[in-house]
Amino acid sequence: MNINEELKEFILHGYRQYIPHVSIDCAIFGYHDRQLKVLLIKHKFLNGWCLPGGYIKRTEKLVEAAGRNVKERTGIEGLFLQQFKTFGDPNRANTDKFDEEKWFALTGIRMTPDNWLVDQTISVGFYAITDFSLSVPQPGIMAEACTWFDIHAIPHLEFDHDEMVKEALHTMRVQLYHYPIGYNLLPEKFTLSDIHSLYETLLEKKLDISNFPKKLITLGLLKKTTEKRNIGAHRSPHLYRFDKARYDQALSEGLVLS
Amino acid sequence: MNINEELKEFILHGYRQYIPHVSIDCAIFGYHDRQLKVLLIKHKFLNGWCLPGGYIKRTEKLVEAAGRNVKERTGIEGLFLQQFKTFGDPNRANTDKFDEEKWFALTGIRMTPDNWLVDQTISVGFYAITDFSLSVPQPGIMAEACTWFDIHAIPHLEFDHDEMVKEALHTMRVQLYHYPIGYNLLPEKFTLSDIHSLYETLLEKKLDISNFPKKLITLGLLKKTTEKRNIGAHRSPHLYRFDKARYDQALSEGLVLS
DNA sequence: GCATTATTTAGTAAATTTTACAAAATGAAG
DNA sequence: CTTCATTTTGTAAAATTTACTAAATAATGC
Repeated sequence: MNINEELKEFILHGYRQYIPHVSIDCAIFGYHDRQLKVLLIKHKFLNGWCLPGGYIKRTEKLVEAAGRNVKERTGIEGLFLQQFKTFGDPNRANTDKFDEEKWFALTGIRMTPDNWLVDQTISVGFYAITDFSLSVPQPGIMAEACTWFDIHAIPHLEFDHDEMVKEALHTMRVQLYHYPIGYNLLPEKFTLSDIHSLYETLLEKKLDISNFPKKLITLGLLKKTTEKRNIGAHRSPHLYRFDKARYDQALSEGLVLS
Repeated sequence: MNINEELKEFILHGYRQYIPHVSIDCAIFGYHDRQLKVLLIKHKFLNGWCLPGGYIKRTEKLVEAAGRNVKERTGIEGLFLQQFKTFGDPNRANTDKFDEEKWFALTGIRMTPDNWLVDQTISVGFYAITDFSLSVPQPGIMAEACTWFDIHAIPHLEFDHDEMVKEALHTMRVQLYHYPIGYNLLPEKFTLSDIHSLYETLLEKKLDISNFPKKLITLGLLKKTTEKRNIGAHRSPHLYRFDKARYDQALSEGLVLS
């Protein structure tokens, strides 16, 4: 089956493999060099941007469907993925940007009202965080673009995806205070400055340069290694690593950062 | 259309009015007199207990579907309803308790594999809290029982509802620390003792009798009224009420109880 | 009336945590 | 071997939490 055949099969009979009426959407936040971005895609048949997402295979758990989507768009596997909210307002899919001609040009199929893709869909929102410099954004066959947007320069999004981004960002920031985040975002060994600027970037908030790392160390989350990093004409900072046992415990039990 | 006709219509053509493959389930917590309970139902055709739930009308928002279910089972409207998680594991609906003969006796319809009710379903979990003494549990036509169970004496539940209750309880307790709860659970005017024991019951945890109310007052959440309640041979406690503006602000912005 | 009593409130001191800031340590560069 | 930017430790003040004491109070029973 070539790609075109596969696409036709999906459009006409996708409901055999995927659950109709339910999708997942992913707000993938990208961090690098004190910048915070979000990954958006532009479908070939929709004249507007939206969050990457897709249907759920009948054999998949929700988070696995989200992980598959994240991997397809970024090439990255094993990210911290968190369900944040499910969206189901009756009018959430309203868009005037669907271009029937572009759809036909792409698929060779006229969309009919009885097609399984047309009906009302509830969507489960997940967010993820990654280092965007490690990603290789892939539009895939349905999209013409897949791009990182600065968090402050997000265009108006299709469907209810504006609200999704807002909710995802809110949940992510609340959870930053209650769960350790960084295991997938920082190299195995990193400096206190690295993790400090990671949190400052994600929260868009100043955190005391002296007290913040102290807190992490007091909580037992970080362990000092014997190595140092040479950063030029200054004092070389120690390298730290997460105490995995303590980190996982904090993930399941929660903690309180201030 | 009589009730039986309506039921048949639902089974055979419900997908016209309801969205297939998606449902909501409600963990309705009941509080009264320092007891914490949860409302369970026993379907006529399932030999086990489970959470009340149902399908979503095509015209409804998710929370409206949950509210409709809560009202149908308890008679109470306008409860604080909170989405806590969506469940979609492929094997979540596994049960050996479905009794085909009881189903046929109830509905007069043989369940066929192509029926819209049979296929895999994703369920959006909501929790609610109410004063169970104000409720009038209604089994409805599908269930033979609808009963409050003490939180420590919950039977094993069908499907993945054991996990749902656990998650709902966890979310409820986390949110108790971050949002004010009580507006729907206490009469308009109540004593500091009332709200103190409400929180102790929901959290199953001792809260200092002197410091806890002080915190609520300091946060501006409570306002003292001029009235007092006569409780017998003791000092009469003042009646308080929520400062609605401050309460709503705390609901949207969050707060921190310790 | 008036002492008794159980409970509600207010008060406060100690303990702890957070915050803000100062100063010392460090290591490369000139 | 001094300078410098940055990391790291130290610490004092401020704020909050916690634990406990004591005062206020209102009905009751004598």
